[in-house]
Amino acid sequence: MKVKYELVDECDKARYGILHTNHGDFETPMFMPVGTQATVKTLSPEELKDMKSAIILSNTYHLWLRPGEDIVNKAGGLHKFMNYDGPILTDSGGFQVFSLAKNKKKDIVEEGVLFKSHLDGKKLFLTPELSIQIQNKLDSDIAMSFDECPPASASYEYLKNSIERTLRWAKRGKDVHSNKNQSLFGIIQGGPHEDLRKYSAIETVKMDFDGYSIGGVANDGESKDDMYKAIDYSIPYIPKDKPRYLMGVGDPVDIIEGVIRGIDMFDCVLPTRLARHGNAFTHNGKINIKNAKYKEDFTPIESTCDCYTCKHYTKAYIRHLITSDETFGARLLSIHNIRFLIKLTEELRVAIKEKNIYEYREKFLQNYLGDKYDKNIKG
RNA sequence: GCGGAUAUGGUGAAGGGGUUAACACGGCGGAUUGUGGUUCCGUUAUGCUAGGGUUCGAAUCCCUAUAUCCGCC
Repeated sequence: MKVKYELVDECDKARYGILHTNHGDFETPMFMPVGTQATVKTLSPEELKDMKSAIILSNTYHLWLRPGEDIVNKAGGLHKFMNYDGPILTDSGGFQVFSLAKNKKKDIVEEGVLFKSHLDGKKLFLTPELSIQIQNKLDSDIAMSFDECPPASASYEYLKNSIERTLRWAKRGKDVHSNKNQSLFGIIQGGPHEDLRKYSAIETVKMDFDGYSIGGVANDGESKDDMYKAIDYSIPYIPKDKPRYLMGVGDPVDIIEGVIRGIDMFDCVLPTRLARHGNAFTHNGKINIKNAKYKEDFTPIESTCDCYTCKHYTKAYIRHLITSDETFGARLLSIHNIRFLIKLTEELRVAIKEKNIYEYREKFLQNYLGDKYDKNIKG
C-alpha cells in the first residue's frame, strides 16, 4: 500500500492531517528524527515511541555502503533489521553526494554521480536507478527520488540546468521503482528563485509522486529568507491531497514557519547532533548545558517538559555527563531535544485545529528568540 | 653539612639574549538544519620562583635567597 494523506483541518495555509502508511498512521505536521545508519544515534525504538516519534528517516547511501542493501533485505527489510515497526522514510543519497563530497572531487554527469566512499575512498557511482533499487530492497515505507542538491552559492544558470537534470533523474528513478509497498516522493529544487521553483514543482507533480518534498533549503549558508521563499514558491503547485516534506529542517523557528506555509513533514539531525554537543532546546532558546552556570543547577532542563530526561534528571547531572564524555548524557539530551520538536508539532496541530496558529507563532517566538524577536516577521 | 640539577599559565611543557612567550590538555564561550561530527571555531600567562646585577635589550647571562629533586658524608 502506498501512503495516503488525509487532510483534516486547515488554518490559512497550515494543514492538519493524517498520513496512512503500512506501518501505522500518524498525524501531521510531524517531525522525523534521523537515523542515518539504521539507528537514531543513542536511542532505542522503544524510547522513540515513548517520545511519540511517529516516523524516522534512514539513509540509502550509508546502508548501501554498510552493511549493504542485500544484508538488510535478507534480514527481512529495514524494519525487521533494526527492530522498528513504525514508518520509515529513506533519503536517496542525493544529499550525501553534496555533503560528503563537499570541497572534494566529484563528477556529476547525466548518468549519475561519481564520488568517493567516506569509508575507504573507493570510487562509487550512484545513479537514480541504483538509488531507487537500493531503497526497494531496504523496503522503507517512503523512498526519495535521487536529486542533485546544489549548494547555496549555486548560480541561477547552474540551478536551471540542475533542476532539469533532477527532473530527468526523478523520471528514471520512478521508472525502475518496483516495490509495491513503498511510496516514492519527488523533490522540488530551484534555490530561492520563483520561476525555477515553480517550474520544478509543476514538472515534478506531473510525474505523479506519492508525496513531494522541497529540497536544497538546509545545505550550507542558505538564509532563512531563501528557505521561506523556496517554500512559498513551491507549495502552490503541490496538490493538496499529497504530503509535503521540507527536507533537512529542524530548527524550531523554521518548523513553525514551514508549517505556517503548508509543510507537513520535517526531518533534521539537529536535535541529536546538538545533544551530542551538549545543547538543549528550551522555550527560551537553545542552551549549552556545558555552561558553567549549570554546574550547580539541580533543576530539569525545563520543568514543564514531559520527556523522560526532564522528569528524572537535573542540568547539573547532564552537564557532568556531557563534560565527562559519557554517552548517557548525549542520550538524555537526544531524548529531550527530539521530544521538544515532536511536542512542538503536537502544539502546532492543536493550533491549526483551533485556528490560532499565528498567535501560537507570536507567543513561541517571543519566548524563544527573546531580545532577537522581530515583530516584523510576516507569514 | 658538602656537591650537583631544576624552577615558565589550572596542568604537561617549548623557547638557551632581539618585535605582541610555541604547542597540547584543561577552563570559559560560540557554531551546528535530507549526520564523513567524542566535530569545528574563538578565547584563555601584561608575564617566565623572589630580589639584585650585566646589557640598547633578559624567560634566556651573572649573583643571592627560597623551593624541589639527586648524589656524598
